Amino acid sequence: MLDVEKNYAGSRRDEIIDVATEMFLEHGFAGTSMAKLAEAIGIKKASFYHHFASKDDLFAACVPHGYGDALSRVQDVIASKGDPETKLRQAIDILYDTTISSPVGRMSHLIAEVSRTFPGVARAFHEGYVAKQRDLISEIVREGVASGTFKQMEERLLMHMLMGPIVTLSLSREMFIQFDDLDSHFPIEVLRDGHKDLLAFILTHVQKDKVDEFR
Amino acid sequence: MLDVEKNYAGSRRDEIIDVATEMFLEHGFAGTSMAKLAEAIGIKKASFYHHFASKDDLFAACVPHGYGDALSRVQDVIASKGDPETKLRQAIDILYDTTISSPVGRMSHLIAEVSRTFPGVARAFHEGYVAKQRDLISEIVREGVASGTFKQMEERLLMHMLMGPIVTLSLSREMFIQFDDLDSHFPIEVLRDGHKDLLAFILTHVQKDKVDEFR
DNA sequence: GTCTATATCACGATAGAC
DNA sequence: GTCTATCGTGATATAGAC
Repeated sequence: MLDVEKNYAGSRRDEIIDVATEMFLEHGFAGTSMAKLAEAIGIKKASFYHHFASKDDLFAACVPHGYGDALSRVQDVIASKGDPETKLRQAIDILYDTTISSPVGRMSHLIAEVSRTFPGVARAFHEGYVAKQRDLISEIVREGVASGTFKQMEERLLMHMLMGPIVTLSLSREMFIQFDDLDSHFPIEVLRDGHKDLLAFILTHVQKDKVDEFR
Repeated sequence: MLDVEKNYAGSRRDEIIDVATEMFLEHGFAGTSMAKLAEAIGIKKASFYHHFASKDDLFAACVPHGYGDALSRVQDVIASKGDPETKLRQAIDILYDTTISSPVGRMSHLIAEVSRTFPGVARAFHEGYVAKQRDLISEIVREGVASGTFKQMEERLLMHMLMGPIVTLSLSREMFIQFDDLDSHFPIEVLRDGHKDLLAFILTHVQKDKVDEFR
């Protein structure tokens, strides 16, 4: 069962999306030419236009690639047994993994790159991924609030404190990928575990009006 | 003293940097052509090459544009009178402002865009801005630890929790700039103030070994 | 320092045979 | 579905007069 080459089962379209996603991440949208892309796949670039109408069209197809997996992994956590804090910690582990290591999370700066000339992609990304992931996290926290484990917290502030550090860590690692000491500047495990502990502490101990006391 | 047009005092180079920075932010690196840039400045594109050797060269000159101001504003806070928590809150206000509203903070996804083909820019950005801003924040927190106001906290985790939400907020606002309800999805003041309160709470109450209790 | 004019080239996309 | 061949465009950059 050791297939180094993926088996695309006759679906050249899927193969193109896989290869293109990698190349977009590696070289950016403008930096990925149809010629180099075709070469990487092993077809002539004219053949490509049989599968996609344009380069924009291809990019729009690459962005949702991986949504499903990233969302269903968090859904699995929700469906599992366990107390809310354990579920939240598991969800955060998944978010670190998908945001830093899988295409769907690493696409952020590409979407920002094309958002001005190609606004539909950003909207699709928000509706198809960002909003859904937010709803899943909120569900876990609501469960915790209902059971008395967590204090109430404004949804947008929760996402700000939860996704903020993760997305920035992913962006930083893309931006400074050339650093040979990248892992010592931006260590995934250390930051992830510290982040989890602090979030759990906040959610279990800080009440909205209690925070204001310390102003 | 009402000059709508800036006075560049004979320095066309500075004028080019100002206009180019705006255009890079608006249209991305690849999306900004020398022709359109020249047109916006009011010269022919050939004339541009008298001031910069290449487009890369120009971009490299645009990135540090604004470092000084963003850093010196935090330095002013450090030099001012006030308790560490007040200073930290003031510094965070400045970081929200500069990261979201000024070019130096909004450049992140552009630097990520060009980092593969143009690695020098990312390194310069890290040394010239990221590391220095980190040192300034650390100085404030160290002051607080010395005076007993703050608990000790690992520097990288501190920056993860402090800069992470801010940078992601800035990136999100760039990415979803087309949304007409952008401010209700990503409200600056609400998130900033909540973030400040939570960070202050963490720094004044959470001890490293105390966090571990809640695992 | 700015101009006109141009070199050179890579890009996205298309036409039409097989 | 893939190919060869090519179109048209717009890009960075240069040459050389003023």
